[in-house]
Amino acid sequence: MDSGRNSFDRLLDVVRDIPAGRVASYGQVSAQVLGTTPRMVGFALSGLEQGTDVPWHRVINAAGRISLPQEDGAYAEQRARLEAEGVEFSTSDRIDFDAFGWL
DNA sequence: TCCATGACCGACT
DNA sequence: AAGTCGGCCATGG
Repeated sequence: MDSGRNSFDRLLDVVRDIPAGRVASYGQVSAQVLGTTPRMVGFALSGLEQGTDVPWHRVINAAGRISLPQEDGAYAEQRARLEAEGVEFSTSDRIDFDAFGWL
């Protein structure tokens, strides 16, 4: 039974399915799991611990921007990981979904 | 047990 | 073209 597998965990599974070099928005991820919302995705990722196997850095907001304050250290880490996978940022720090979007 | 908040999104003005 | 408002589920005090 999947009682141990909440929507919370299913969302993380979807994130795990995002291939390297691609990105998905919170909305795209939540759309893969019925009964979940973009807000839940953000809440799920915020609860992750360091060293998790979930590629949380491949999840960005619908505007194609990293959904974290630039002053936060996690922002730089997320951006560095994405660039390491070949994802490019525009001059306005935006990612083009048409080129790097997963779905 | 109830209330408030959260790494958001879409529609409307 | 940009800013505002409500809604969705799970967690913590």
